[in-house]
Amino acid sequence: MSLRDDKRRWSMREVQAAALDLFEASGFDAVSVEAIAAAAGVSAPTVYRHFGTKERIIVWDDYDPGLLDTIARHATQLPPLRAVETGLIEELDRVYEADSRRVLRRARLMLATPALRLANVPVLAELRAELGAVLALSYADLTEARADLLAAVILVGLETAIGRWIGTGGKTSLRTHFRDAFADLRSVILTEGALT
Amino acid sequence: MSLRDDKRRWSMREVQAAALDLFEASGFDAVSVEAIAAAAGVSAPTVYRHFGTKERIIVWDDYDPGLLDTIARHATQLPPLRAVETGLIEELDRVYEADSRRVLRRARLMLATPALRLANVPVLAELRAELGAVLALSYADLTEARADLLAAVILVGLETAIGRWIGTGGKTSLRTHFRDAFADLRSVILTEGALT
DNA sequence: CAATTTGTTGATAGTCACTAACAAATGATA
DNA sequence: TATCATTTGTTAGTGACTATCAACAAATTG
Repeated sequence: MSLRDDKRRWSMREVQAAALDLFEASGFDAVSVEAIAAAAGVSAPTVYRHFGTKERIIVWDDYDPGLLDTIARHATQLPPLRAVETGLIEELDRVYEADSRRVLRRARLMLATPALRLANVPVLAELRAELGAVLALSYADLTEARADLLAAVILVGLETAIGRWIGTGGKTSLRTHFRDAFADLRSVILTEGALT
Repeated sequence: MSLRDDKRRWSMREVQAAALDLFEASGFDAVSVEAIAAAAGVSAPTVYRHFGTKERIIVWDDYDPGLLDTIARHATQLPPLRAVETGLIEELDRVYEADSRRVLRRARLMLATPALRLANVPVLAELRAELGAVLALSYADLTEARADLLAAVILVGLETAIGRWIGTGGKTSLRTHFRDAFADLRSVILTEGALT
């Protein structure tokens, strides 16, 4: 990793930290990018070069994404829902342990701010596509179309779990909410299977 | 319905029609709201008073929303997935018959334009919430949390069907794509049920 | 059918997210 | 060290969106 990349990442963290402070204090709409840039000691165009949009200052993160590998590993031994549930718990617990304060602050702000939730949609869409690909590779009896659909269903569980987690203020462990949300998903699926 | 509301709806249709023409000709980003307003014979602030944002000029529609009632009616006799599938086919076919040209143009443009797809997310989120409420009322064994989850899963089917429909240029009937997407969804669910 | 009240419109001016262009500075490279 | 490639800040711009207010149209009332 070059010095340039280091500086870039360091600067992005600074900007995100400044933005987090300002947004929490005054709300997303009341803070201008100009103000964030000034607080972080850079110019506004630099912020845009790094993040693209005001929303992505918060949505961005640089936790290394071992998630899909972890899921793929579990997928050799477990059925899809279990593999993803286990992988998610493992990987997100790791991220949370590593930087719990920032994770919580970002999640809270995102849940509370419609514009940020919306800006997160493309991120989830990409995760869905990647997860679909992993599932299609891991389970021979899944066509690509069905694997993508299954990935979408699983993401519903993910979003639900995180929503509930933040809903409780992050007090109960993320792990618990994943287990609950996936249990609900499983129950819905089984009931539906019986009925349909 | 008062004269004022009539004028408002008529004006909104004019604006949407003008926007559709311009967007199709030059692309969403290349057309300013000013230009749309001029083409529709109103002022820009009026466009904003009517639609709120540039995106919602296209996302907006005024087809009367009998969808949930229709689904609720079917829900007394069919299991959830079937009830929603049947209701959707019935109702969306009706809308499509009534104004097929505009429906297709709007759908195509929305699928092709990221900003419009994003602006449609809150609309789908509201539909999900309403559908969840209907399901919770219609099926006694569903808790509210699970009904909401089921609604989210069903919306995955909806989005998939519409995506595939537009993907084929709208040649194959919407009906067919709904049947296929819901069949895939059912298959995923049943496989998953067996595996989990 | 006036007279009054209420809601809607266009004109104007402003804020702010975001981009293009260029010159100065700084990290990579030979 | 000398050259090359990137990154930065400055400046100036576009366009989405909002607030204000005066002119106007429509609902309401006597």
